[in-house]
This record gives sequence, structure tokens and C-alpha cells, in this order.
Amino acid sequence: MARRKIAIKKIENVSARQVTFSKRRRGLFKKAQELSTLCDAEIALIVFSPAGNLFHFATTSIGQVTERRISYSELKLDLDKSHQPYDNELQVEGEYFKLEKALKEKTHELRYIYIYIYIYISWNRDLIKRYASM
Amino acid sequence: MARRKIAIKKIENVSARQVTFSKRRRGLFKKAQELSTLCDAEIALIVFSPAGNLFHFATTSIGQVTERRISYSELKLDLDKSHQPYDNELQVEGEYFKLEKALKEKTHELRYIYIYIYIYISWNRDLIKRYASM
DNA sequence: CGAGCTATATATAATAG
DNA sequence: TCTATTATATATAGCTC
Repeated sequence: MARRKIAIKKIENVSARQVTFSKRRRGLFKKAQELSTLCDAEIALIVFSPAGNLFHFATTSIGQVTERRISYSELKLDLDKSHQPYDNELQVEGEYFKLEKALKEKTHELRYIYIYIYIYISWNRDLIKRYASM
Repeated sequence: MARRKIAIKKIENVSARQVTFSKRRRGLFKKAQELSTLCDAEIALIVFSPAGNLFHFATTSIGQVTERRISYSELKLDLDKSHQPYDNELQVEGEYFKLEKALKEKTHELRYIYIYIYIYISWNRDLIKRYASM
């Protein structure tokens, strides 16, 4: 996109490749950020450089879910929390919207979790493969 | 990037947002593909549209690239089904119990998922550690 | 090297069909 | 709607320091 058109194939010159990687990685993350903001989309983006550096971008909610995965005690807290909306006193008609809201929140949480699971499983598979072939 | 400069904030008009989402999503995936090819980088990109569709792109360790829209069932989740109860015709008062049922199901699903994630992550951590120490 | 700097290539917002 | 077009805004390849 610049002084000259380039073919989309691996750049063989190592330093040129490094420069292009830095520039395009920044561009890609910016585009991801813009898309998520403009269109209210949930996005997770992970980039491994050939040098092995990891770059990661995820919309905030995904990141939060990621953080929460760590400890079992926190896990239990989450489970207890998720009981509340329907185990309590939601029987009056006006509570319909509270229930609807809870369902929407839960649906969103599921989305984040599945994105996280997907990425985690995919990358672990590769990581394990890589180690296994050493 | 076009006839007029736009501010990077949520597009409120729904159809305009949908159009922008489609265009920019395609652009983002293309950029991801180019970066991975040019710089030999491994990339995983997942996008959830506001409508709930999931789009995914990932390079694999053997250099193959897959880009496709994957269904929730492939992730062992049928979110489309879960959406219906509140996205559609649940506006009558009698539908309250349907909603409540959906919420209960989702809560249970979350519970299983949290447990699954916990086990899976622990297991992988050990597996990777084992390979890494070889 | 890394941090700018153009000249171009691309992406895309608005519009047309 | 949906696709195609087009005028601009952005991204970036090669260069400079």
C-alpha cells in the first residue's frame, strides 16, 4: 500500500519482515479496535510473531472472563452468583424484565467464555504439537 | 476512509452498522491473512457480530489457513436456539416461564462450562509443563 | 536499528443502480 | 434491501536520518 505494490507472500529478508510485521500488526489491532467500537462487536485477536512474541487484543468483557478463569474459589463465587437471578423472588409480573436482563447477561457471558475456550484450546493444541515435535 | 471521515464510536443506525460490520469484518480478516502470509505469523481472530454470528480465522502450525463462519454447535453451544426465547416473541405476559426456563438452562450450561474450563486449563498446563521439561 | 516521512496502494462511507 | 461504484480516508513500502 505504498511506494510499490507488493505480492502477498512471505518476506524473505528478515529485517524487512520484522519492520513489516510491526507496522501491519499495529494496523491490524487498530482495525480490530475500530470494528469493535463502531459495530459493538466482541473481538479476540492473538498474534504470534515468528520470533515467538505474543500480542493479544480482546474486547474488555472477554478479558474479564479470561481473568476470572484462574482460581477455583473465584469459580465457585461465580457459580453462586449465577444462582441468584432465578433462585430468589422473581415471581411478580414486573420482574419479567429483570429476568430478561439476567438472561441477556448470561448469554453474553457464554459468548465470551466460548471465545476464550476456543482460543485457549486452539493455541494449546498448537503449543503442545510444537513441544511434542521437539 | 471514504466519502467522509467518521468518528470511531458506536454506529447507532442499525442497518448502517450492519453494513459497516460486513465491510470492515472482511477487511480485518484480509489484513490478518496478509500479515500471517507476509510475516509468517500465527494468528487467531474471532469476531462476534452484535447479531450473534461468530466469525473466525486462524492459522495453524502447519501453515494452513481456515476462514469460515462457524456454527455454535461446532463449539458445542447452540446459542441461536438460546437466543429465540427473548429475541423473538416473548412479549406476552404468559411467556414469563419460558424465559425463566431459558435462564435456568443457561445458568446450568455456564456451570458445566466453568468446571470444564477449570479442568481443561489445569490439564493443559500440566501437559505443557511436562513437554517443556523434556 | 528505530522513528519519521512521502508516494501510492487499499479500505471503505456514501451513493447509485 | 443488496450489489457495484466512486470519492476520500487510511495504511503502509521504501526511504531518510
